[in-house]
Amino acid sequence: MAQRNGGRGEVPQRLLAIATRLFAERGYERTSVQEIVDAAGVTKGALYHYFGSKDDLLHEIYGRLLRLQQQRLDAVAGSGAPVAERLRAAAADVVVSSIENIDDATIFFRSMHQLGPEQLKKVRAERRRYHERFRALVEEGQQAGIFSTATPADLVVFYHFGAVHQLSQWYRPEGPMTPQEIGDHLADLLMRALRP
Amino acid sequence: MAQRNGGRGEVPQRLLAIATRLFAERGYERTSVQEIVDAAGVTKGALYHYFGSKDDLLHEIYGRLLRLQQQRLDAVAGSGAPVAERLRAAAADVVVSSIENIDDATIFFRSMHQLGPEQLKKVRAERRRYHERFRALVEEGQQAGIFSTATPADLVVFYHFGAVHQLSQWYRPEGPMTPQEIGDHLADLLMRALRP
DNA sequence: GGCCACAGACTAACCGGTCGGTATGGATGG
DNA sequence: CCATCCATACCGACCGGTTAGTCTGTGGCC
Repeated sequence: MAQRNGGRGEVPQRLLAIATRLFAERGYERTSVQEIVDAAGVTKGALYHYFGSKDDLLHEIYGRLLRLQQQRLDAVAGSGAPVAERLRAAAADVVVSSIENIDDATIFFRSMHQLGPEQLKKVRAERRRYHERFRALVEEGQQAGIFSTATPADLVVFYHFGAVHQLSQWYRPEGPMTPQEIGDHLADLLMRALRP
Repeated sequence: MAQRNGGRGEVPQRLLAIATRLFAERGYERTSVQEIVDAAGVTKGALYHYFGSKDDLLHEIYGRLLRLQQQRLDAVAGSGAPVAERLRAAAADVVVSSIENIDDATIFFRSMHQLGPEQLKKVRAERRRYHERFRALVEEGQQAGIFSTATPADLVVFYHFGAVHQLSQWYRPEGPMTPQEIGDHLADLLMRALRP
């Protein structure tokens, strides 16, 4: 039976950290439970003591990233700043936080379709909430006449998130730009595209 | 032993078409060779008569999409039109052709990391050529003073391709827009972002 | 007769998950 | 202060099922 674990305990945390690294490196399906427990220096008994299934590990990783990004978006979008500033900050922040958790992000966008139906539903629902929160910013600016209405807000959001979701395909830590610089540039592209 | 097959013969073509559909629906790792041959109405003997391995199927699908898009980009980029028109056409075309071959595109961007090292290298090299061809258009416009130089051309290309690569995550054929309309909108966003 | 295009049974490896057992340490009670 | 007890944490052998890939056979066409 799966036990509650809120990140408590050293072993489950180590298992999760190692699983994250291995999933990001080799992919979910190509990483066996045996490899995870070997790398963590425990056995399968330990893993199944803390997690209900291999899918649970994935779900745990997803939850971590979703909670973090939703929280950061809430903070940025809820400030009293003008909408253009809020959108720019949110657009840059989602890039930075995706880079800072690049392993989580890699797994997320590569392996989401591996989840079971009910877990997939939950993840998609949370993802949609995030999308809608972001889209509301765009629409607010459009209605205020600050942003162009040439493109539907939905498409604008997909356009920006597309780049974010693909970050792990081309971002290299040893590259010349810092995460913040990349975030600023991509946010700048978005704001430029929205100029009336 | 793997035979040469350039799409010739009815059976190998059917196998490839069915494999494409199944890989797009359920993912590469979750689709067994047995399921493919069952759906095609043949047996494993036939599959391994034409293809060297399961990975070969993937590689074949990749090659098909890469060749098609490279060819279409060459046609668009090589016209004598002004650079802004060429870039807009290329940006819209890559969206349209990705939607028209949405199964190939889905598999491509979801399962690329499943390829063996040497095949991955080949695919990446072709992909880079495509990226560079596209980037050259952006740089040409920047040097001509038509496009903003605020953002490095590389980032601009990644930004646009990010959206393209994620198309399969949100594109629905039953949606209100035609592929061409979506392509026009996304190309428009790119061109707007590049205004000086 | 021989070769091409498959059939289909087979194998060896591996996989996620289970289960009975054990070590440890803190609480309890005498 | 010690004996008992029990929950928690973890071990590791094991299982049923699945997988990619192989190999021998065979029917039909040249």
